Amino acid sequence: MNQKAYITTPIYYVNDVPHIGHAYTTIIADTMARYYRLKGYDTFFLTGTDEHGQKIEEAAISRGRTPKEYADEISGKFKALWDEFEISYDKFIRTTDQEHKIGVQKAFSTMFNSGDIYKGEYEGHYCVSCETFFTDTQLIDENLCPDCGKETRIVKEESYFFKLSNYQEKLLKWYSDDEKCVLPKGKKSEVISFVKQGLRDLSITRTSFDWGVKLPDEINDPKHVMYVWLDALLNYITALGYGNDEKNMKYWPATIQLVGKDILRFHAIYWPAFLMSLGLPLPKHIAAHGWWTRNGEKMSKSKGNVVNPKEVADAYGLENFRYFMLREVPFGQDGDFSQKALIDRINSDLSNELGNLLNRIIGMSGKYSDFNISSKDVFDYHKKELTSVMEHIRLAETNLQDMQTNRYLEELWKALTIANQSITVYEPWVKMKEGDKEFAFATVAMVANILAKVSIVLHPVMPKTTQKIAKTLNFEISYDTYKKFIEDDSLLDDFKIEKIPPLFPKVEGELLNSPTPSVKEEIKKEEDSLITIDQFFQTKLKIGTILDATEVPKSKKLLKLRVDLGEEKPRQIVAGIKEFYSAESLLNTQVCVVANLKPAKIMGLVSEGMLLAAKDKEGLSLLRPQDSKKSGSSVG
RNA sequence: GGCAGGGUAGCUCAGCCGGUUAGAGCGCUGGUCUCAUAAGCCGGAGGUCGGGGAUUCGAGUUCCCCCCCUGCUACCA
Repeated sequence: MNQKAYITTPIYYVNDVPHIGHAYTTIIADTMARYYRLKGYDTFFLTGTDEHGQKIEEAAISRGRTPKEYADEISGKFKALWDEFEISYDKFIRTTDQEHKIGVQKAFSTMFNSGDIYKGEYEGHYCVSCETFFTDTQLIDENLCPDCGKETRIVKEESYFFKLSNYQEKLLKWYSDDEKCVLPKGKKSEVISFVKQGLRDLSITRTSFDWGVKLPDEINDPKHVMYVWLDALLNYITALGYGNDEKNMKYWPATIQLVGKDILRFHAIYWPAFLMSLGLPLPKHIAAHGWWTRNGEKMSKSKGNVVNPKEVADAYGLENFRYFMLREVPFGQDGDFSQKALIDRINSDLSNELGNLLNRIIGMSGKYSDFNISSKDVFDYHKKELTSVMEHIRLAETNLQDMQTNRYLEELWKALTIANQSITVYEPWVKMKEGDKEFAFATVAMVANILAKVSIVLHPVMPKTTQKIAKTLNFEISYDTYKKFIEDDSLLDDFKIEKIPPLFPKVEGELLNSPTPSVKEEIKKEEDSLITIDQFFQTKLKIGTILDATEVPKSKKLLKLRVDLGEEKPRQIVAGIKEFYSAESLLNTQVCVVANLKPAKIMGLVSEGMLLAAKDKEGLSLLRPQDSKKSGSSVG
């Protein structure tokens, strides 16, 4: 087989443990990899972890660990989960791997030598005490630091730059020449419009921290480490041996590079630009998927509603969970996880329509023919049904190749519906009574053949379950049987069906404790986050009287307020409350203000404080004293 | 503010170049078979197709205006 496929997931940043989003990306990628293997492609499937950068360095230090120790731990968690999920990766790359670092340096040299990298100066407003650069628009009153309010100065820091600006036209050409280079379409348009606005050269090295890949020796500039994104993106080729033993570079260019929608820009703009600079071909598809919400709400650690993929898989079955994620959501869209939806899918799609179908033919063949099934008359009696089934299967495959996993599964289930319908329409039990055994046997055999074909094409999603179905039908799923039953559309050889217990037992009720699987952890965190009274009083709260309120032009949410806090002059506070309060209604009313907040610049206006307010689904309410208090009264 | 994509049955959505009674799945509901995991199958109810205007013999489908949602982007104070 000459055809090759290369599937990648992003390498996951080790600042967080695996959650459902990681699992989703990885499972889609795994499904695609398994699909290409099934079709006989020489397939390489890559995943791994991204371990460099300032954030990791800091996280490690705060835990009293070295960055490497810390990265080892989290990286290990990812790998362990994927192993437990039986993810069929061919390589698990870590950006701390020696080969990776060598490959990155090699790539840097190549880009440097081709003139795409130059040393320059990053010039900006620098706050010495915060050790941070700010852009013009972040600054307060022209030159004050938005974090600490101190004066900033203009400082130049050395940096190497990548001439991204040179690639603007080439990128646009790629987008327009290759229709499916970025999926889904909607996301592609966003990328194009971003590029059309103009690309700036990219600062690709840092001198402010250490935890990263050093520049190549010949450049001899040890202060610099590479910016994490350059380092990270190159993993897709260093994993194939780029810059080292390049025998696996035969897999390049990638067939599908899966990413979450948040990191699409890096993959659809920077990454192809780097590749062009390296003189390498561009990936066939960059595919961005959406997020998972939980019962309609965004998942977040603070809400404690993060779905732990392992707990779900343990409770409901790994392959059921895989089916659910791929079936429930159109690719690219956000999806909602709820136990109800998952249970519905399992009971309705899997138990009733798939599992039960197998049981139906086990039952009939047992009663009518001592479990013997023969395809010999199937074409004579049921050509029409089989033709229709094959149409659905072909469509299913097309959808899968376009990453439309939900439509792919929908089409397969249409084939199952044909099988279920046929049984009621042709009523084999009636045919048996009438003595038309041949017809009855043919109907049972047709259904067996439909099950065989569907289980093969479903195999990438549910590897083990479909293999069990295949076994009862006396074959094994492989490239050979894919070719025989799908490509060549042959029928099953005569066989004796093997009786097995139901594949998908019904789920009677929720198997995970509400409200969330990780609730215990959250409670612990809350305890950890208790503060002392002294800490509380670090926040100075005061009662203020609103002297003046005006709408901020061109802003949906902002009102500009002048608030008397009993100080020499009133404060200017910009608050996002326009949707809930009109400017007039606020005049001369009192509010509770955080008085010692660092000033911030919001839409070009300095805001010297924050109003306290409570917000829920109904809207937002300002916190106010019950009776009028003197401006500047303290709250506590 | 700019750009893009949306607003169609209770829910999730499909409806291509304008053309007979607007579709699917889920949910709800009535019926029915018995091979099967009380599964399957058949039928039914349910829609001012965001609002208004225009073009047309005819518009969910084209054009204009407005409202609302989502995403990207911006700060032009």
